[in-house]
Amino acid sequence: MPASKPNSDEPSRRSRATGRVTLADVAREAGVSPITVSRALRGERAVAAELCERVQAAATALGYVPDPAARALASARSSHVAVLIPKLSNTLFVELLDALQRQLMLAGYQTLIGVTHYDPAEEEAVLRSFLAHRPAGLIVTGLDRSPAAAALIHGSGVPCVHVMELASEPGSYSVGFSQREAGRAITQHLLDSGRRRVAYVAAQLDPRTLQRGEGYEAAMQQAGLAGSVRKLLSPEPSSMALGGVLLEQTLSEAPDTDAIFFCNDDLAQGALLAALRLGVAVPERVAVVGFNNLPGSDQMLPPLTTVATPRVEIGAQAAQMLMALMRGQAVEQPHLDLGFQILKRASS
Amino acid sequence: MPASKPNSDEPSRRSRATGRVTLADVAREAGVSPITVSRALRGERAVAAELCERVQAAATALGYVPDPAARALASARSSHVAVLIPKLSNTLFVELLDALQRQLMLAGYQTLIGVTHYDPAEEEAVLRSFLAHRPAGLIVTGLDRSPAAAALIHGSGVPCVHVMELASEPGSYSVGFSQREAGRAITQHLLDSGRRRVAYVAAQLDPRTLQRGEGYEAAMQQAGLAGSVRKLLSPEPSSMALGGVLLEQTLSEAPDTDAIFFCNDDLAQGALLAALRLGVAVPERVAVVGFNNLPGSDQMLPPLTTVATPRVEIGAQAAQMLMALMRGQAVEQPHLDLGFQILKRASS
DNA sequence: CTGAAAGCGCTTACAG
DNA sequence: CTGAAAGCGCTTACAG
Repeated sequence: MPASKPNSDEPSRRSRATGRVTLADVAREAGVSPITVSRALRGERAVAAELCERVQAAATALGYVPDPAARALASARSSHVAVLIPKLSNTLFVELLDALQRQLMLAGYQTLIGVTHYDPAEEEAVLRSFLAHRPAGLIVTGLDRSPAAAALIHGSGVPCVHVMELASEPGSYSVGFSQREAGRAITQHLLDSGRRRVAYVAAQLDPRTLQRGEGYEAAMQQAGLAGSVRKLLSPEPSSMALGGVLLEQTLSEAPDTDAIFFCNDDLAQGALLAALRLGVAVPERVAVVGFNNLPGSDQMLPPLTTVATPRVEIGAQAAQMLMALMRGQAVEQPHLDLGFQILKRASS
Repeated sequence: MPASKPNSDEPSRRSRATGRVTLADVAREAGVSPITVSRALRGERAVAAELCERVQAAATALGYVPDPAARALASARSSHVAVLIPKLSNTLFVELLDALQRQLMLAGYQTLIGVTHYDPAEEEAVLRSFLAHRPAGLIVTGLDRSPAAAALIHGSGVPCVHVMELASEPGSYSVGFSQREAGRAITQHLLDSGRRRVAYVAAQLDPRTLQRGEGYEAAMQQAGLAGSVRKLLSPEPSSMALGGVLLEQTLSEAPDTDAIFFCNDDLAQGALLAALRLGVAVPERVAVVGFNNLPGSDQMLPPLTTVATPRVEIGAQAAQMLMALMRGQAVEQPHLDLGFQILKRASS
């Protein structure tokens, strides 16, 4: 009985007690020191098995839930993982996010989502605000960003994994696939099926979209079709409606086009529907292929040939890699290529 | 000069300093006390204008960024707002989330996203984990939840706004529209255009989907068509592919069906594409309408008649309402009906 | 309008 | 393997 606490039922006048069950409460219940409780609950260092059990029992009995704020303040590291993606309107990123978040939440991390709208200044602002929360880890989309944003990341010392593209510098980490190679492969698929006047039609024009375009050009060049390279690049955001517009534009500017590679499935889906509306025969007059295998592509008329990209796997693996880094473990494969797959359907 | 700090350049051996610029640094720079800096920066209480400026200048000069963890620990309230949504695969919720997050971030709140997968147990678990973070506010989808989840929310004392549906109990807050009334209105639209054998086809079967079905039944009953009520309810998750399957099933079970009201646009889009594939004339043989006006519905063949739902406005208004509650302000309209709109297109 | 003191609930760094 | 002390960076509750 602590004699110094004459009446513990009566809160002191200056009390700011929150009514929470704290580590100290658990310690008292278990008859050990608070530090031991802290260690037992985190599984840190060796705590005698018997004590461990007593602590667990006490924590459960009291319904103890650790306070993340106190933990963050004391350890200078929060349980947050900040995730930066360009846009929520692209199903691709939503699926990536969903996979990331699922893994991270299981391991007790909270996901903080930052949407950059493909804007370097916005990315920088979001990054600055997130870093103030001292996240335990960081996931960012792609490799290209402003020098200031890159410096913020590097200077923070927060473990960071890049997704969707593959980096190569030592000391950096990435999980993705070669956008360029995927663009090359789907173009090659069109060439293999006899198409010659292949166009590349893209919107948004983010780095990955441009890399796919490079792959397209490489395939054309390798096939001796450098002269037939046709690119229609629109800076507007990608959408089904825009896909229809760009199909019409392509066919009016270059009526002999016999295949179109759209940089994203939403454009291709819109193009397929526009073709139906306009009476353009797909794939007879023009083959159409997309990228990403988004929901609905298999339902189109005809079903859309596309590149299946492993964003769910990317999310899961990136989460695993980041968790290893946050635990201070070494990552044997810092740049993880998860590949892609050509999904041949009836539109090509 | 504090004589008790003989050599402030040399960190003590027990130092845990993080290298951060702290309130105390700003206070020293501005020549005021830390409390004054705290108040000036938060705009709390009246701080002399001149001091305020000095503090601001010092903070800017030093690049001071408040530590959210310290703030949360001291004030027992974080800058997080937890948002609970059923699924990320429904574009509806992604758009809602985007709108919410945009507003909240502008006001300095961080959004914590919890996906419940329409599972009460999962909702409860997510809630429990989020509440440990002492969020400043809470946004939850719909009104139905387990008693335990409801008790968690209520017991936490955290301000909470319900979205997508309209509550009525005093002391609760909601922003949405009447799902039932919207279901009734779109059914009435079909009846008004001469359809009689109208079916309601739904998936997922969450509360809002069932409410739309009630509206459908009410309209049928009022038209004296209670005997013609046809409901096809699938517990599977909603998708375009399922929409095609359910269309076929409806037409094979009740070939004289002259209109179908799908509970969500993805189902209706899939049905429209299946109809095209099967040679079912829409709207001649069967009219098709959807719900939510999702991306792509205007691109269908024929374009899909649907109910436009104001999720972006709901997100924005819910954020505003929650921010008022978090500031302790009174909300004059605790249940905000944002309505809906019938979007008549060619599929009906 | 401003401040000195205490405290929020944890973990780190040392010591044994 | 365990613990007493200090401290993380703020804000609350008083007092003036």
